[in-house]
Amino acid sequence: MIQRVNDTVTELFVLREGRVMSFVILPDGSRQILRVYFPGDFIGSASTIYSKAPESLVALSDAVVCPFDKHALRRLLEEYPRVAALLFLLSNAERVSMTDRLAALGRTSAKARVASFLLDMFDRLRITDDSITDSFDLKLTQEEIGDSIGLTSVHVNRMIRQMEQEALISRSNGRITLLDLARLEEIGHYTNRHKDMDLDWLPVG
Amino acid sequence: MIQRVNDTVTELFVLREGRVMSFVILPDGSRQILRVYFPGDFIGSASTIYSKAPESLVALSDAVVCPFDKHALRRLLEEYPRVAALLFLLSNAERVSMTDRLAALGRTSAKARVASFLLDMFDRLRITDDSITDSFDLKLTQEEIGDSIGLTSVHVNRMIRQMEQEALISRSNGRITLLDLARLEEIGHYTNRHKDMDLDWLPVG
DNA sequence: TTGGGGCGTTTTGCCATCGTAACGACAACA
DNA sequence: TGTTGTCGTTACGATGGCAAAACGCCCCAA
Repeated sequence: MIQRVNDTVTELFVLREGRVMSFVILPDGSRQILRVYFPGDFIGSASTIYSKAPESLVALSDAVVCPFDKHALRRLLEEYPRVAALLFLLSNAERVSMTDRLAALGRTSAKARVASFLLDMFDRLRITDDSITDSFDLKLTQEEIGDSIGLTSVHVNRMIRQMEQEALISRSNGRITLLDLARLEEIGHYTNRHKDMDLDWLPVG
Repeated sequence: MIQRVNDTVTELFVLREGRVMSFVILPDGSRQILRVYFPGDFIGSASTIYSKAPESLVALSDAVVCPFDKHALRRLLEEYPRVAALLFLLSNAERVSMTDRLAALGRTSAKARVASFLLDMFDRLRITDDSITDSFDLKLTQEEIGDSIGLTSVHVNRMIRQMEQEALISRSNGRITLLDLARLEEIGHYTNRHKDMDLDWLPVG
């Protein structure tokens, strides 16, 4: 557990190794996972505006994070405009990815959500891990998947087994292989946001 | 219509008057409204990273927007670190507000979503309009509300009438009055994110 | 003044999707 | 051997979607 809701926060993190997730717990005990973070991700920008954390952070596995003080941001922004711009972009990229999931939760079926979730995890992992071609180790329980996309673990299981039967994916001891990317993208109404970014206008240095 | 999905974008906007919404249309024709913007809001930051717009923008009423070129951001960030920091924060604030809605769509009932949606609109409108005490003019159709929180207009109607019967809200010609804020907040699991921001660490000037 | 037409709201009946609860199988671990 | 956690599976039922129609209201034209 890295951070709890309502903790006073003075630090942000960069994730070096492992996996971390951010989430909230609702009064009835149910959990909504807001985002799963992979190595290289910048964590906790939500707390830049609030002195009390609006979301909790826990490591999903052994993880290494580099904390740095929130007040150090100030000097960073003052002295390195390019870094400031990059942080701004990163935050916007996360915002867009969040709107995709919002649309998924609001307007698509359980199957579409599972498909797009798997594709998104797949594409994000591939950014930093070239060894991934079509199969990957999600390291999430079906309950965690459900809490990410607004389903129960039971229904996630239904969908996964169904997609396995239809030869869209296959599994062996926790490892998932995406067998038919084209159909998965169609089912999940998925668009890859992790390419085609436009960074030309950034300040240099 | 200010901007369409996949339009090439070179401009961002500040909303001066009126209301604007951002949304996406899914392949099956259904719509997910991503955010409703009010005067003073900064619009289109999603397109800072993408050369093609990931979302559409339309005015919900007559509106006045101030466009400025995306490339002007560069100079802004280089010369005014405080502005850069504020943009960064704004973006993070929007991100947090989006996570709240994500949790609502993923894990709460239709009634809770309507309640929290109304409260959020209420609190956001009050930031810039001091004349609002307990009633406000939403200027959204029930279908638009539904498309914001992942419900059909029919079901939004059911919930609104139910809440009216329970004396939680009342309506007269499009104007909504929140009669019992405390219970609405409880039903909607709502926390006001528009106060208690921590801006102390910002660069000056 | 009357009679459309359009838009948003209200209402209804039906039913699919998805949640709830519960239990068994299995593996990892103490 | 008990314990704990994850996955698999089922029966049942509620939430909320879908389709369709009527209603109220405003605007406009005849």
